[in-house]
Amino acid sequence: MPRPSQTHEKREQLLPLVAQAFAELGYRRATTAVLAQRCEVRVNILYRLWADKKAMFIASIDYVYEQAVGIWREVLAETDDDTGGAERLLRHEAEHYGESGLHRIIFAGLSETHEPEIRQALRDMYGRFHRFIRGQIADHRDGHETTGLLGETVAAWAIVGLGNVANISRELGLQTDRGRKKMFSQAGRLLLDGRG
Amino acid sequence: MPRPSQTHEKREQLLPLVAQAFAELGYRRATTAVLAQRCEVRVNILYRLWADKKAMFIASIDYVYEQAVGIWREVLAETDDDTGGAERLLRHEAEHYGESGLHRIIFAGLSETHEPEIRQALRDMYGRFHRFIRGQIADHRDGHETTGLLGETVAAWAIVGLGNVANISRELGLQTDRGRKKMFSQAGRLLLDGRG
DNA sequence: CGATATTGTAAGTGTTTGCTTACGCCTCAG
DNA sequence: CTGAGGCGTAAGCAAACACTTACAATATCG
Repeated sequence: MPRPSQTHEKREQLLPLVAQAFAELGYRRATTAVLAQRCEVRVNILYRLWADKKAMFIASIDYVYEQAVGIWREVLAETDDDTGGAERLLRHEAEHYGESGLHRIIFAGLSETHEPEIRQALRDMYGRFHRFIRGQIADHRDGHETTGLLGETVAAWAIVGLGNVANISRELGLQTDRGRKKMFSQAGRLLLDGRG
Repeated sequence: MPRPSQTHEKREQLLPLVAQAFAELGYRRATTAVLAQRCEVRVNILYRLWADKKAMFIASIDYVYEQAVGIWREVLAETDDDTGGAERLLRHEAEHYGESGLHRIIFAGLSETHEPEIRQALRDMYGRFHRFIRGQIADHRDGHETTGLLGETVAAWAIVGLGNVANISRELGLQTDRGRKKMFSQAGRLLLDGRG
């Protein structure tokens, strides 16, 4: 009998490194050679774990999203009677924005590939992302007066937009860290419950 | 004496086609071969007009931005006593969002290249973009009560964010046209003057 | 005309990149 | 032990790409 395959474990071991490379470099610049180098293996080993580069990227999309959501759930789990979960999330993003690499991978997938499968993966992930935020807004508003407020769906999209612009401005150095924090907290608050 | 060079005219003639190709396809997919084909010339003719592909892209960034601003100025120039300029702009974008290709070219430049010169061009352009919107917000609020409203800088970034998310959702088919229109008008209005 | 620079056409070059093949070593159940 | 499969290493292929070179045709203006 042959030795048992460790494909699954190896995949789990290398995926964080692969995802990190895609988030940092984008799709094209993360060449298979670079991916392999970062994983400290040879290219063809990656090809034994995934069918092609496209599959590596799709796995990375899911991985990065799950990582981000994991952190958000931790923030939500912190017991804090003063501030609600949604507010804590906003504050957390204002401080740690961009660290997950989520938006970088979205941008890369959107503009560097036109592969139907990648677009579908992005669509799915973005849908979950939006649903998560909308759920937080709903929880936040639960029991409060909501007349005159933005609909939850609209508010969730607008908050995702804040994240996008924060990402771009960070990458280009358009805002100071202070400015970006201010934008997140003030505009986020306004969208969340109508208070400037 | 030789015949006079028509380089300048030719550049102006081909730039719209080149920019259109970059906006549609992104940076890499708009290969020099494709660009030439769309211009109905041979590749090396493009290289007589611009030093390299990078220069073609930078010229396209400026061109697309100028085109977009030109349209916005037309919208602003329409005499309409009922609604202010900023409101008309928001409504216009809600209807015609994405047609200019501005955001597509920004995304392409951001995630497909790491060239310092391209990033600088994007930085400059984004700065002008933000300044333009901030100016419109200032005009809109001029003479009105502004206590309790978002600062102009923050509001302008948040509105740019609306544009970003509208672009992504359009590209992935995440929102209906109706939903996107609603998002633009409602969230835009809220950011503009605090009214839901 | 005629000298001269511009324009159009065509073929090619060197590099990068995704992906494959070939092959020998190692591991572990029977 | 043994041998069937997993594993690591290395070399290389075909395609795509940005960019170049060579050259003939053409238009301008003294």
